[in-house]
Amino acid sequence: MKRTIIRDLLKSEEFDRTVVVKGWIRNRRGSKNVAFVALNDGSTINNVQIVVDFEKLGENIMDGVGVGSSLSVEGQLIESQGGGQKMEIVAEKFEVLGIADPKTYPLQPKKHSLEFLREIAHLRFRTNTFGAITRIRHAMIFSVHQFFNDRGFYNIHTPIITSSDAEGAGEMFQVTTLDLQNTPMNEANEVDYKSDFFGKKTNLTVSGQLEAELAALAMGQVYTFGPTFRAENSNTTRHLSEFWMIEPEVAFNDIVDNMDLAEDMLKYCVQYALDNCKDDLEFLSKRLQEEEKGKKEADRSMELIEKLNFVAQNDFERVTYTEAIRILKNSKPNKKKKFDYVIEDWGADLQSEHERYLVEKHFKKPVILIDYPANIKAFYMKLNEDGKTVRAMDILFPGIGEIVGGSEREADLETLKSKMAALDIPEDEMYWYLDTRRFGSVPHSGFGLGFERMMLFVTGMSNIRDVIPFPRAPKQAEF
RNA sequence: UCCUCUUUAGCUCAGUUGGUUAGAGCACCUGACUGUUAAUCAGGGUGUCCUAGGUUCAAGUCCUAGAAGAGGAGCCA
Repeated sequence: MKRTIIRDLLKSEEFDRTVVVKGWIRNRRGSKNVAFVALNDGSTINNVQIVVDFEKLGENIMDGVGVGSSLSVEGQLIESQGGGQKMEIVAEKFEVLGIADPKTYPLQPKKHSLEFLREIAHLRFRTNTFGAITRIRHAMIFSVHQFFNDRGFYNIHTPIITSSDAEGAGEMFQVTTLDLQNTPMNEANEVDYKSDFFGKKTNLTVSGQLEAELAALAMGQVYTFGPTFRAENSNTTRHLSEFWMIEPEVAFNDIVDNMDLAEDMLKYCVQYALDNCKDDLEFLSKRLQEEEKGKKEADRSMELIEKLNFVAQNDFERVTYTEAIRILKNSKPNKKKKFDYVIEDWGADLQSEHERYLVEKHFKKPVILIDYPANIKAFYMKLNEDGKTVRAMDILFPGIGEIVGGSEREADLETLKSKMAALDIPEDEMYWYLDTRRFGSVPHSGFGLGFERMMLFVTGMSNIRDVIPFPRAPKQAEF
């Protein structure tokens, strides 16, 4: 008989029929004659209760079969005789597929710390929390593709290995097949990359943007959704060395179109989670409230589902950098010098504390900041008519900070070339990028959205290492 | 990379001014119980007190160095 997925079974109203379920034991209770097993197969956060009658199946049938053991059970699906669940399966055939030795199996039916679970990331899928996160992560991936597909975007696979080191998005991981014990050197006593695999120095990508621009300037609307690698020594709750980034790039879009696209997309994905991940979100919401019980009421976060609804239904605040500086200069913490970095003049880079103030205290909603000073932003961003600001946009989310960074791109060849020259970016290595401005250049815009940062927001988790299955961070490449 | 904190049983944590045999809850083991809901009840402690030095009659506790983890900052998505 074919197994029924537990998610489908729990939706069923058809009782008094034989079913087969397979899964892992989450908990077991019972007495001398009967045991109750909570079985989970990953399809849903909910377990199905198996009733094991020892008289019928043999009194030793569950010896040593504890939490974590895997089962195949055939039996009658009936309305539950006890409270607490709608239905249960009275086991008729009970097969243990694999024992989990209770002496060494590290998971218990109780709360484990997230730090401990990070150390056993290979097993943490088996917890309610990580099961929920994993299902939501899938739904979010799916919603991203659906959003863009519905709007006629093409998904572009940009290269993971790149030779350009001009992207300026941080430290890179080098990719090489050279013998590090015996590195070949040239006459100038430099590493001889001519003998390396690609014949030149190569790295893992820090962004697919430049290549996405190439595609956008022919295909119109494109997006990438791939792994991204940054070799920064970042030890924070919102940085990973390996993360997934979504980078749409759209020909003919100006900065306002770009903001509209990013806001629509974030709202779409959040709404998708609300519509499709109800059970998991409810679990995570309860978990979060439980965790914050010890906090003062003022420090507690908004209830998760309420927070997601709020973001999905309300417009983001759109503010220029200049206006943000004005707000910050006049703010209480700035006047009372409560900020570590007091805002004095136009041109200052915004610190996390300033972004948090704007989002969490002043506007109390997601904020899109635009028109930053040119000198604190990347070379490819379009210069405004004022000659001193660029059409950059950062989207700041409560509790997370920057979730999106993007801009209208500089479409004018000469302006772009002079900015590259000022930053010592070699023109000849970037000829392919500049060619798009040489041949039929058009205004275009795009942004990068940190997928795991969106996951933090949607799940309400606070450490980015808990929303990716196998986190990569400095000194952390286990599993 | 910088600042702060933490590291004691499988897990979560307590351990007083340095003092004799290191504690609790859960898990686990043994037993009881005719249907449990984190089942309950009775009994059982399973330990490199992160590592290496040092101070002291005596160190889980104090000092130095290191490691790992957490939170914050920077870099950013």
